[in-house]
Amino acid sequence: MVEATIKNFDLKQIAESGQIFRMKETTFGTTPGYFIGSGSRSLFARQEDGQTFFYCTGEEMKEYWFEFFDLDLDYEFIAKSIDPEDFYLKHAAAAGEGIRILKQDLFEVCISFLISQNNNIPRIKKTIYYLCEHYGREEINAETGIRFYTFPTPEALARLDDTELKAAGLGYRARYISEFAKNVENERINFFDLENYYAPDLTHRYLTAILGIGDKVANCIQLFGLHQLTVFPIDTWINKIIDTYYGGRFPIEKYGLYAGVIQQYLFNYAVNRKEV
DNA sequence: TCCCAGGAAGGCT
DNA sequence: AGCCTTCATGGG
Repeated sequence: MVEATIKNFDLKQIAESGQIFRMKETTFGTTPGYFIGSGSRSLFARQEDGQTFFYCTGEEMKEYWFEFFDLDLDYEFIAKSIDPEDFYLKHAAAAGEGIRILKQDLFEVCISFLISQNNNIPRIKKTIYYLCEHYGREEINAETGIRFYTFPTPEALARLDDTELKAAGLGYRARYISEFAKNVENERINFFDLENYYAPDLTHRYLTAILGIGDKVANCIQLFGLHQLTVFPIDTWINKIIDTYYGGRFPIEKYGLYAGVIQQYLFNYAVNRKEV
């Protein structure tokens, strides 16, 4: 168990912010909290009276979850850098206080956002859990005994036949998932280079060359899987906001290093408050 | 029944 | 470089 006092960190906000699809409200015994699946890992966490409790060892916290939750970045500084005359964004950031940009498992993020295209969040979640339950491994979280399914490996997804892909409800995206998994398995898609060497612009070109990945999905992979906070994914919701409140163009240049964080505040505000 | 959802591919101009 | 249509699926 790791206990900490963390400012600008809210599990509920993160769970509902639309960037992660396998984080759900649940209980450990009678204790309410959130259970997260990330690749083959899992974690139960909860907050009470300003304290955060991570149900894992200090070792696991240091080697994975600390970075996963982006606990080293000062989000208050980012909020303060918002143009004081941009009232819409100020409201969005205030409403999204506690959101962090997670650094999730890269393969899971890629598959998840391939599924996300022309799709809605509840159905994306349903499809991803389906894949885990059918093609992941059943495991038991060490700290809590909670049963869960790991995210399928590239090999497992590469093996699916047409009938299985059809049953998963992937629709026309089935081919993208299948091709992607095969190309990760045979290392034509090189995750090591993506995670260690490429600057954002090269990463973007690399990703958009892959079947099924366009500008928006690439940006989401960069933001949520590679923690490149300079990117600004534009989906249907963000588009509506930009049209309605920013005259067709968002001043991304004002938020250079943290544009992705700003984008997440806007997205969260639109989706959860339906204020667009 | 039509419209929409964290879009992208392929074809056309 | 931009526009247009099509692509499965399920929920409102």
